[in-house]
Amino acid sequence: MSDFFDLEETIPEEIPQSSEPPFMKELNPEQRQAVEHTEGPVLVLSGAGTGKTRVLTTRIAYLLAKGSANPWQILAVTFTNKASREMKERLEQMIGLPARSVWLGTFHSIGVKILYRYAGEVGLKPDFIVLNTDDQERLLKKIMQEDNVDIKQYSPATLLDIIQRWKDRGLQPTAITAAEDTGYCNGCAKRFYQIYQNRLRELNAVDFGDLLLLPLALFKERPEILAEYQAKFKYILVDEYQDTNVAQYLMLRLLTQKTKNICCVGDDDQSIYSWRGAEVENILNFPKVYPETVIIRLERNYRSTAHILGAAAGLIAHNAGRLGKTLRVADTRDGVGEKVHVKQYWNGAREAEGVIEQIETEQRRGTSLSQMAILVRTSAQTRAFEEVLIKQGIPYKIIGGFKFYEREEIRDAVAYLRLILNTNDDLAFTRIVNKPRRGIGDSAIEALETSAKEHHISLFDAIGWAALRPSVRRALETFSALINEMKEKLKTMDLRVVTEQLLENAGYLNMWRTDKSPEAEGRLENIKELYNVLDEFETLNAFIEYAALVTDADENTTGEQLVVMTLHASKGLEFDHVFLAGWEEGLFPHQKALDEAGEEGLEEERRLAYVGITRARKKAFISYATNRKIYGHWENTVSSRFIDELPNEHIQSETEMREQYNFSQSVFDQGRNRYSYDQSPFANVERQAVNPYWNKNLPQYQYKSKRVGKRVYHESFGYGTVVKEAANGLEVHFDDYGMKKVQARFLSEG
DNA sequence: GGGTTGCCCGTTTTT
DNA sequence: CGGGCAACCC
Repeated sequence: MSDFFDLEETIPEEIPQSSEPPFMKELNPEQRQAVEHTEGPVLVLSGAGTGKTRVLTTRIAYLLAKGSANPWQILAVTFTNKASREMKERLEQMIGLPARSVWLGTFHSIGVKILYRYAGEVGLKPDFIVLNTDDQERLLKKIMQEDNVDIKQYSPATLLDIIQRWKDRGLQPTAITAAEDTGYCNGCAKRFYQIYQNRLRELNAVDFGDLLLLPLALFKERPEILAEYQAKFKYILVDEYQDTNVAQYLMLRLLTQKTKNICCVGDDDQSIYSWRGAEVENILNFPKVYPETVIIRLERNYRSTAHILGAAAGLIAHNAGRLGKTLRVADTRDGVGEKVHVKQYWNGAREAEGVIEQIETEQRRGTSLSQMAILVRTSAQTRAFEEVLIKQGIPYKIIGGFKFYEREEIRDAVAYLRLILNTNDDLAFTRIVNKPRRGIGDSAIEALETSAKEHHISLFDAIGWAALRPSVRRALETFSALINEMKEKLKTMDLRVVTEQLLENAGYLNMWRTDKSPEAEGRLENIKELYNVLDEFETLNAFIEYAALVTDADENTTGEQLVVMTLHASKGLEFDHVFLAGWEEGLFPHQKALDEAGEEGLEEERRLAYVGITRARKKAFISYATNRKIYGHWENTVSSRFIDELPNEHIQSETEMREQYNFSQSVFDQGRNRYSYDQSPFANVERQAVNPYWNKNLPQYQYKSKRVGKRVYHESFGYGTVVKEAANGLEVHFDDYGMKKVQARFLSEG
C-alpha cells in the first residue's frame, strides 16, 4: 500500500553558489530540497528530530525572500497554538516584520477567522461564541433530558463523542445515514445531533467541530467565497499532517484545488490522535489525491543518541503497516550515549520518589530542570509526582490534567466576562446567574426560559418579562444592573480593573473567601492569575476568543521548571533527559485503547511510546511500579509489553525491589513472614493474572475461582480457608480467628 | 431554594 | 478513593 512512496523521489539539486539568504546554509540536502521545491504538492516524511519545523519555517522565509508570494498569501497550519507561535517567532527572527502577516495558526483558529468574516452566511451573528467541552456536554445533557432519555444509561459524553467524530469527518446531520447511526440508544444519535446543531444556532454558538464544518459548508454553498480564498492562498503548509482529520483534509483539498501548492509534513510513526478523528489515511493517500506529489524523506536525526534511537526503532518495528523510515544519527561526535534505563519500583509512590531523586541527581550534574521532563500516559498519574515535587520544593509545571481554562473558578470568571461582552450568551448566563447564591433556582430559570422562548429574546432580556416572585425579581434586577454597569465601565476602563470590580461586586470572590474547603484559596490564586492574563489583551473580545481556543499545552514554560505532562502533550517537544513513567500493562498500553481498537489501538499506544522515547536528546529513563493504587485499592501490575520489545543492546535494567523495599522489611510484617514477596506462592499467579484495568466483561479473572476454597496459612492468624476474592484482598475464614480480610501476599499455601 | 446524604461510577489521550 | 448527582430533608 505504500509502494508509491518509492516512486517520485528526486535527487537534491546542486547548491547554487549565488547569494542566498543565510538561513539556507543551515539545511542538509533533503531539507534544502523540501524548502526549494516550492511549486506543486510536496509530502515531507519526517521522522522524529529530523528538523521538520526548521524546514517549514525556512520554506516560508524562502518563499518570501524569493518574492514568490506576499506574506498574507501564505497559509501555514500547525497542530497547537504554541507551535504556531513558536514558528511565528522563528520566522520573525529570519525575515523580520513581514512574518506577522503570514496566516499562521491551528485549523481551528483559521476556521474562526473565516467564520468571523462570514458569520451571516452560515446562520451566525458576528459575536458568536465558541463552546468548550463543558458547555457542550451541559447542552447535550439538557437536550437529552428534555427528550426523557435516561442519562445514566446513555451518557451525554458518549453522544458528544459520536457527534464530534461525525464532525471530524465533515458530516452535517443530514449526511448521517441510518447505517452510521447505530449502537447508541437505538439510532437516536442523528436526531440529537440535529437538535444540538439547531440549539447551537439559537444560542449563536459554535463548537470546535463547527470551526471546520461551517467553513466547509460555506465553501460548498458559496463557490465565489471559496474562489476568493483559493486565490488568496498561493502556498499552503501543513505541520503534523498524520494527525489531520477528514474535515481538515477536505478543507485543504478545497483550498488547493487551483494552485496545488501544498506542502505537508508528517510522520506516520507519530500518529497518536486517531481517537480524535485523525486519519493516518490522509498521509497514505496524499500522493493519490495529488498525483504530481514529490516525496521527500528526512531521516537524519539531530536530536537523540544512538542508544535512544536504537531503542525507539526496535520498539516501533513491532508495528505493522508503516511507511518505513530509518532514522539515522546525524551527529556521532558525542558517541552512542547511555543506554535507555529501565527501572522497576515497588509502587507508584516509590516510582515518583525514585524518578525525582534521579532528576535531582541529574540537576546536580548540571542539567537544568527545564531540560528534563516526566512523561506519563494518563493525567491522573501526574498527581503522585506533584506531591513529591511539592515536598522537595522543586519548581514544576503540570501540563494536561486540570487545565487552567477548565477549572471551575476560571470558567465562572470567563462566563461573567462573556455575559458582559454579550448579554445574549444564555450559557454564560445560566452558569453564573446563581453563583454565588442569589436565590435564583430552577423554577426561576424555567420561568425565564419560557418567557425568552415566547418573545424570542435571551434569558437576560427575559428578566423584564418573565413571571417571577418579587424576591427573585429583585435579585435578578440587581444582577442585571451590575452586568450593565460593568458593560458600561468597560468602555472607558481597563479590562483588568473592570474584571476585578465585577467579580468583587458580584460577590463571587467573597463566595470563595468564605468557602472553608481547602482548595478555595487556590481558586482565588487562579483568579489572580487570570487578571495577569487579562493584562495582555487589548479588548475583551480578543481575550474571549483566546480563552475559547487556548489549551494548557499552549502555555509557555518559562524559567527553571520541571514539566510533568502526558505523552500526547509532549509531541513536538524535546528535552535532554526524559522520564517515562508507569510502563505497565493496562496503563500503558492503556486497557481502554486495547478494548476499543484492538490491534490498531495497541499500535497507536506503541507509537505513543515511540513519541515518548524520541523526545529525549541524551538520556531516557523508563520506569514501572509493581504495585499501584487503582480506584482506591492496591493492585499488582505486570510490566508493559513495550519494555520487552526494547532491544536488549540498547537498554539497561535495574530494580529497587530487592533492596530496601522487599517484603521482609514491609511495615506490615514486623519481621515474622517467612516469604519474601517473590516467593509467596500467590505472588506469581497474581502478577501474571491481575490486570487491574481489565474490562470487567472479559473472562480474565479465571484464577480467582481456583483460590476460593483453598487452604492457606497466615503468620498471625494461622490456618484457614479462602472464602471470597475481594477487591483489595482475600476474605479468609481462619480456623481460630474467624473471618478476616487479608492480602494475598501475606498468605502461603496451608 | 438550599443543604445534606448516600450511591454510583470511573480514569485515556485534546484542538 | 473521590466527585457528581439524585433523592430526600428543612
